Amino acid sequence: MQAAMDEHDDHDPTTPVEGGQKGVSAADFNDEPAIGTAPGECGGGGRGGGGGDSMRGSIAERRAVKCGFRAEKISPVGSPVVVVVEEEEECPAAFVMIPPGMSPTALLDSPIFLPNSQLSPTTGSFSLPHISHEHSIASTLNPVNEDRGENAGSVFRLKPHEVLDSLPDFSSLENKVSSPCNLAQRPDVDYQALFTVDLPLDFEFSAEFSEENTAKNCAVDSVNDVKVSNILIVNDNCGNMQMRCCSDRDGDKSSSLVLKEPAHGEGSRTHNLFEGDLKETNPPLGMVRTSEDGYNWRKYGQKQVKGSEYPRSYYKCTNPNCQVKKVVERSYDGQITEIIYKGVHSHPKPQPTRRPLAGSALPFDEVLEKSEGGGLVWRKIEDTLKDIKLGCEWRTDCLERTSSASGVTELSEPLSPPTQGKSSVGAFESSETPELSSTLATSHDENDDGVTQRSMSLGEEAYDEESQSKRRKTESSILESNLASRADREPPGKHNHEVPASRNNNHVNLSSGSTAANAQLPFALSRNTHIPKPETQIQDVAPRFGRKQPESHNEYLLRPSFLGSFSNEMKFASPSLYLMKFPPLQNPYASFGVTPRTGSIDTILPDFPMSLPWSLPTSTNISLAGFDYNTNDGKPIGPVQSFLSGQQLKENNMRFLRPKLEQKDDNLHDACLPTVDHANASSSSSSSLYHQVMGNFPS
DNA sequence: AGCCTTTGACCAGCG
DNA sequence: TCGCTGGTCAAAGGC
Ligand SMILES: [Zn+2]
Repeated sequence: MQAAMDEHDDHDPTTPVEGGQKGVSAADFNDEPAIGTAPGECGGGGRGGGGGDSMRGSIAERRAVKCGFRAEKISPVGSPVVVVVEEEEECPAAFVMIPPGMSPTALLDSPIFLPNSQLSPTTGSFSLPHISHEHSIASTLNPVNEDRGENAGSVFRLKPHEVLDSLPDFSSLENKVSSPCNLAQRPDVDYQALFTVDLPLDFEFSAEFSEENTAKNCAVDSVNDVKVSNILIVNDNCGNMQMRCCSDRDGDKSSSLVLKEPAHGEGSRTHNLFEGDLKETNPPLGMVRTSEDGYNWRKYGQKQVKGSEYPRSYYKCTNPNCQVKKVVERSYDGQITEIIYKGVHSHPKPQPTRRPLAGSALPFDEVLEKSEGGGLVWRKIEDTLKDIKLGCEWRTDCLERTSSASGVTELSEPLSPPTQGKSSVGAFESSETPELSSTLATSHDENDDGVTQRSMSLGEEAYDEESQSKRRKTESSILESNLASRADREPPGKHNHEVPASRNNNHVNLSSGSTAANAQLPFALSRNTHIPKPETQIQDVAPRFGRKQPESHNEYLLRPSFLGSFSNEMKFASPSLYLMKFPPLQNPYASFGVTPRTGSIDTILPDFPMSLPWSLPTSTNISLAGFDYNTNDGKPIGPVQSFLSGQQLKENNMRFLRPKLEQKDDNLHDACLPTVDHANASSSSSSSLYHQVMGNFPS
C-alpha cells in the first residue's frame, strides 16, 4: 500500500514543497493541497475500510467516466458541443462538461449550483410557473421522481434517444443540474439515469468558483436530508475535467460532486486548470489561481488507490466543527485529475483575504496575465476587475486578454441590481434583503480579496476569526497594504454589512432549523447563489435564496455566468452526481470572454461570481453566455429565465455550438446556439434571448 | 508556536 | 478467516 503511494510524492514538479504551507492550504480544488504546491501525493497507506464506501462508489463511477463512459464526447475546443444522455444504472450521476476556461473552483461556485427555489423539491425540476415544456428534460426527469414521490427523490431517467439527438439548451442544463442536486439531497433518491449536456459556451471564467459553493448549492436541501454528499472533480483521460455531485443511492444520503479534469489531455497540460494552481510556475494565461475554494484544508493522508491512476490526497476541512473532507487525485505533473468532496461545510469560508501569502494558499482569484514585458504575471482578480472596468475583453483562448473599450461594470462595486445599488459579481440576488448585500459582499470578497468580506454568517465568523486570527496576523500586514486602497475594507474588524445571504444559503443548515450544522451535507450553497434582485424574472425563478428559505430544497440554479462559462461542454447526469469536464487546451482559468455584441458595452465579466452585470451602464446590453441583460432595468432578459427556469428548455433538440466558433456575428448565434424547440410561447421568449445572448459570445 | 504535509501503520468493510 | 482495499490515524518534520 504505501509503497505505491510514495512513488509519486515528489513527482510534482511544481511543487513547492510542502510542509507546511503555513496556514492554509486553502485548497480549493485547484490548490487543493497547498496551493501552489502540488503536494506530493503519496502517502498514506492504508487499509481499508473505513469510510471509504462512499468514496469507492464514486470512484467507480469516476472510473467509468474516465474511461469514456458514456458516449459523451469531449469535443475539442471549438468543436461542436454534443449533448449526450445516457442512462447509467450503476452510476447515477450528472455530468457537467466544464469548459476549458472554467476552473473547477469556479465551476463549483458557478451558478449552476445555485439553489433554485424553482426547482421542485419533489421533482427536481424547475417549476417556473409559466414554463412548461413537453419535451423538457425536466419532464423527462420528472416522471421518475413522481413515481417515487417526494421522498423518493428524483430519479432522472433520460433516455439516450431523448437527448442524444437533441442538444439541450441551458434551461435543460439547469434542470439537469438542479435536479441532480435535489436528488442528491434525498437519501432515497435513486439516481439511475445519467444524462449529459454539453454546453458550448464560449466565455471563460476567471473568477473563482469554489467547489464548496457548488457543493453547497447542491446540498442545500441535503442539509436536511442528506448526511453526506460528495463532490467529485475528476479529470478524465480524455482530457476533460469533470465534476460530479454524487449522492448515495443507497440511502446513504450522501451525495457527491465530482470534478474531473483530464490529466493527460494534451491540451490539458498546457491549459490545465489545476496546473496553474498546482504549479505556480507558468500557469496559462488567464488562468485564475483560485487556489482556494475558500476553505482551509489539512491533508491527512495520501494513498495510491488501486483504481486510481494517481495518488490520492485526503484532506479535511480545518474547521474543528466541520467534517468536510475532500479527496484529491493528482497526476504526477501536479494536475488535479479528480477531486471528491464529502460533506458540507458547516461554517462559512474563512475570510479570503487571509490567504494571500505567497507560497501558501493562493489568494483568491488571481489571474495569470501577460506582463507588459511579455512575461506571465499573476494578478489578482481585483486588479483584473479594474481592468475590466476599463473595458477588457477576455479571450476565451485564455491566452490573451485584451482591453477593449468599454466601460463597464465595476466588479468591485458593481453589478448590483438597480435597487441595491450594489452589484454582485456573479451572484444573483433574489431579494433586496440583506442577503443581497451579503451576496454582494461575497462576490466582492472573491474578487476583491475581501473587500467586502465574505460573510461569515450566523456567528460563525467567530470561528474564522479565531482560527485564522493567527494567519491574519501574519498576513495582515500584507493584506492591509493591499486593502488599504479600499475604503470599504475594514481591519481584521466588523462587517459593514449584513450576513451575506450567500452564506446563509450556503449553509442552509445554519439558518434553517432543519439542518444539522454538523451534518455532512454534501453540497453547500455557493456563495454566489444569490440571484440578482432584479427581478421579476429572476425572482420568479429563484426568489428565495438566502435565508428566507433556507429550508428550500437543494435547488440549483444554473448560473448564467456559470453556464456561460462553459465553453465546451457541460454534462449533467444524474441528479446526485455532477460531472464536469474541463476540456484541455483551453485555459480553464481563462476569464470570460464576453464580447459585446452590439457594440454596446457589454461588459466583461471576468469573474465567475461575476455574475450578472446588473449594474451595467444603462442601456447597455450585456451579453454573457446565455444571458442577456438589459441594463436599463437591470433585468435579465429571457435567457436568464430560460436558464434559471430550466423549464423552458425542454427542448429536445438543442444544439450547441461552441460559441467561440460560432459567435462570429449576431447571426451566428442562431446557428450556433442550441436549437430550442419552443413548445410554448414562454419558453420561446427565453430562448430567443438565449440566442441573443449566445450570439454575444466572442468568437 | 502553530499549522500543514508526509508517510507508515492501522482500521474496517468486502469478497 | 484471510487478504485486499481505501480511508484514516498520528508521529515526524518543515515552513
Ligand atoms: Zn469546513
